[in-house]
Amino acid sequence: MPASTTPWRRIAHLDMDAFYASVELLRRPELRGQPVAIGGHGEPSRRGVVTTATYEARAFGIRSGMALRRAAELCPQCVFLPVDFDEYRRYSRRFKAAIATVTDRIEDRGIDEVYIDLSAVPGIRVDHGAPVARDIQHRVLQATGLTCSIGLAPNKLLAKIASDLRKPAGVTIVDEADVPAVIWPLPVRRISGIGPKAELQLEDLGLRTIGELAAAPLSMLLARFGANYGSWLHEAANGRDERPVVTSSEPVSMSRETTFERDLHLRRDWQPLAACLAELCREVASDLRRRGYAGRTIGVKVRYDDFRIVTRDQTLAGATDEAATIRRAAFECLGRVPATRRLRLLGVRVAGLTRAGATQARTATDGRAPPPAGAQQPQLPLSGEDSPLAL
DNA sequence: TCTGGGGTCCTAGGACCC
DNA sequence: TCTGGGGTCCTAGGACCC
Repeated sequence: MPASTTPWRRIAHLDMDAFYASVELLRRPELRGQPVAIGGHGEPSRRGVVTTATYEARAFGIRSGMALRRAAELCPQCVFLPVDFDEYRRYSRRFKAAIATVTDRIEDRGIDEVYIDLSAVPGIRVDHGAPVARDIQHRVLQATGLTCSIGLAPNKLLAKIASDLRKPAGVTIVDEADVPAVIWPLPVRRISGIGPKAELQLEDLGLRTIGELAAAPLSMLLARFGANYGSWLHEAANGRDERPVVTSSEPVSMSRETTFERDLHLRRDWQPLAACLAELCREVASDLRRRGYAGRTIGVKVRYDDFRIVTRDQTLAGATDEAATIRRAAFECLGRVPATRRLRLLGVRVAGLTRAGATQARTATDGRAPPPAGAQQPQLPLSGEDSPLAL
């Protein structure tokens, strides 16, 4: 084990400002200045949640994750628009390409944010990176017409918190020395990795701010959260994080799911349910083929009307990207789901992905056939050089 | 008629192997 | 015969993120 003294680093976290809403405003400039919320089908009478709201809409209390109906109650004059992922992906590619003109040390963190490792940029140690950040903001604006906020720090954890401190269009530097004054007063929820459940448990321990968490005895955190999460909480609260910027990764799973307009009964509404499952299987198969993957583990997910989630899955002898094979396995899984309540959501997932290369067997069976050698180690896409144990 | 869709990672128990 | 350990795979659930 090498000692974990990492060299000096300068990490940026770049976050696009109100991304979906800002993209929509490029197409609908007449809506600028008005409260606008993006989500679902763009009709508050139908099921769906707000994904992004303009700053004008946020002033009415509208937040992402809020039911569209509730948002319409808070702000009757709000303009609702449906999500258009294809368009957002186009802009996502554009802003990431603009960043790539500065460095290729970019970690993709979804459609509207990235980490950037600026450690090797000339002069970065002298000026701490603010000029580079302003340059990146300018390039993103030129390429897309959109603004972004950037946090600069010695690691990803602090950079992420920093990017949120001055929005929109801000640049914020947070160094180790700034942690007590700038980070510790913030609520624990600002740490990426502390969600609603952990927040509740911490509150239960009397810990509301990151500073209180940093001062908490490690033994208390270990007892409450276990060795892994407990020690991570302690490190995070003290601003320590050695995770590298990861510039490439392989997908682990692909899935499709849908929420019904009205809840369906597993037996009484079997026809529409079966049709839906078959369609989801076709969509996942088509996603797999388009991106060049096949998977061995097929699963279904249902959400009951009380919001409980149940999953069932099945691992095949070989990887597949065929709709018919996925469908057979998915129906078997659905058959094992208890028909206790109505369903509001149905989903299909394929995991255990391998690149669907030329040698990949297309003849996945659900029988007892030994798995093809190539399908033995789906978890290790980068392990081309290590030979599997002799069969 | 509150509460989307697409992901990742972790945990934990049982099966099975050495 | 009994005890015990490590390691991997499979399955199910859950927290969290964008």
